[in-house]
Amino acid sequence: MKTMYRTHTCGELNGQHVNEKVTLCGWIQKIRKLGGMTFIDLRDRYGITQLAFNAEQNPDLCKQIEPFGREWVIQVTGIVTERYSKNKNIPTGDIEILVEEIQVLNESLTPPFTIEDESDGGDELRMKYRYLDLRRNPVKNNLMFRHKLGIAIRNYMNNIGFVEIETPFLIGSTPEGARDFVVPSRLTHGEFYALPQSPQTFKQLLMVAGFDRYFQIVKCFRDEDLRSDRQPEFTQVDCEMSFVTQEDILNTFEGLLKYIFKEIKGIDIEPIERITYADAMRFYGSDKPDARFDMRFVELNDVLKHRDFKVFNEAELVVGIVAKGCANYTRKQLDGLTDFVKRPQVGASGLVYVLCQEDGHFKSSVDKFYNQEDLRAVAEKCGAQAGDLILIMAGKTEKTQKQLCELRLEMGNRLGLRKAGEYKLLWVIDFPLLEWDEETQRYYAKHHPFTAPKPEHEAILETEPGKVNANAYDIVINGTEVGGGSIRIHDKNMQKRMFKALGFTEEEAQRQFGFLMNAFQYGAPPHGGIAFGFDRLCSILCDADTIRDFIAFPKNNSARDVMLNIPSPISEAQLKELGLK
RNA sequence: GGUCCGGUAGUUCAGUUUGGUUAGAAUACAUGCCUGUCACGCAUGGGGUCGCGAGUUCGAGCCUCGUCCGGACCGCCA
Repeated sequence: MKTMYRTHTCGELNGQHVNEKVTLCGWIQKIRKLGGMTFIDLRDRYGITQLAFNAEQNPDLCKQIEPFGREWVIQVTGIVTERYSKNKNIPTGDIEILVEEIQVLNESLTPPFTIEDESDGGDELRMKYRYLDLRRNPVKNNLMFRHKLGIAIRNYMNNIGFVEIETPFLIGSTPEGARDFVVPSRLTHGEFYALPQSPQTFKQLLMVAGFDRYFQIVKCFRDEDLRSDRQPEFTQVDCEMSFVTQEDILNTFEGLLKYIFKEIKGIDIEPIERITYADAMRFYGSDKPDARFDMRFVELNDVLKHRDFKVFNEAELVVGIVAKGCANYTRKQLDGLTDFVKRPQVGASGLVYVLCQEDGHFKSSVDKFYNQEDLRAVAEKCGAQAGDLILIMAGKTEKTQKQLCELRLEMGNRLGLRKAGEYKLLWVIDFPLLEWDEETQRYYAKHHPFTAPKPEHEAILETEPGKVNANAYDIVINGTEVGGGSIRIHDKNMQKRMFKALGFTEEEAQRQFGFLMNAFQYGAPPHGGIAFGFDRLCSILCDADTIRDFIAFPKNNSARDVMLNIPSPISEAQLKELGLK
């Protein structure tokens, strides 16, 4: 009858424990047989401790460990001994266990890849055996990091009076926003639940209920295609407050971010700069600019549209960026940049360059159309100096901004301006309330349909919907949107007007969101909030380029779990029971 | 829905440019030697449906077409 499995973990023994009798449990990381001596590295989540076996002193034990292999689970009892030759690389490197007794708790097959920091396993294989992958330090540390971040957030939010409240996962489907995951109802055939894309309406109802500071670290679900930073189920830090202005919210969560960076990374971040959506688009061509480097857009319509160059003359926008010190780019490099913007993913038809040469002359790909004076005017407007390279694109405003944004980021990469370990946070504010969609010929909510128009724009909601701005904001870190929120509508009539602007009939609005508008009739306080992408926050804080590394059991590119091999069919009986057959 | 890249030993990859004898390396695994290793070392050995299917050819890992799987991206993600 076993009374105790272990007295210590594999990460805690050191010189102070010498001569103590200890019992350890763990996995065999590595066996090194040197003839008379055998060493086993025993691993658990806390570290590695070396076990030593001497054939002369203890031949029976050495015989017993003969068949042992990697990843077997064993329990050993022995004496902590100072090492003959110490290992400075690990915390337990001063000691080893002189084993007296050993017991196999479980054998293991040879794992399909090495359980080491630099594993030989590929992504797919590691996902298929994720439980083995999770034994590796890098992945384990990522999950530990996630845990730490979660604790930090909960501590901070608790300290400033936020209450964590759970909201349901089985809710109703709504047409707005992302595609819903749906769950068939067994009790009412032909009817469905949906999994929440976010707890949006529930947190608003909690405001009506008087929980004026709510938060929740919560799973959300969206049935859309995946990316390295997008999973069908992901985690949000969802927050909402009552009786607050946008200013209150930005300040409150700037405090949270400041705390996180200090607590988790030991970094004191600068006060977070703010930029309007309009300026973000104008200067960076993106609503989530990487502000670690400047390289702002300069509009060049007025200095480049007076000559005979059709491409510019017919363009809605002619816009350039300055790449400092790149005037020495070779023809090959310039062609490389042109190829970059011509890739289907960027989709530009071309790229114009102006080299500001050291001797004061300008050389461009449009010398046929523009003289030195013209090009000097361009350089002046861009603030380019001798030695700089100006890159210019032209076309429809939105498309061109997007394309130049891609080029700007690419140049940032090439010039090493997007440094890992450097963090630039940015509030993007004053988002438009609505966005026109050509395909369906209607307005969509840019943020979501519960976002309030700016009070000064309320009057033109019906007449000029496209010009209405909202007190909506995103928090952007190094070019990644890690959170967003808004001041919400808390008035039934305003909410009705909003649904109307989105093309809902009154019946549709009532059927889908009647519960919310009803609630607004019972003293809904003014409120607003924000939600952070928890997985993204983890990956950004660790300079990782994928959120998968921070999720214990993520889905692959096709939304499959290759370990469980799901999604998978269900039985005829189940289908029948759910009324799907 | 689209574009691009990849699929060869348990694993990570080379080999495909220019089709040609028995498809290699590293690592992992097994066996032997080795008393201070900690990326131990040395020696030996086993291990291959070259993703799958069709086609071209005297001959296909290599060329063509299709298909499946994986990855990155565009569309999509209020």
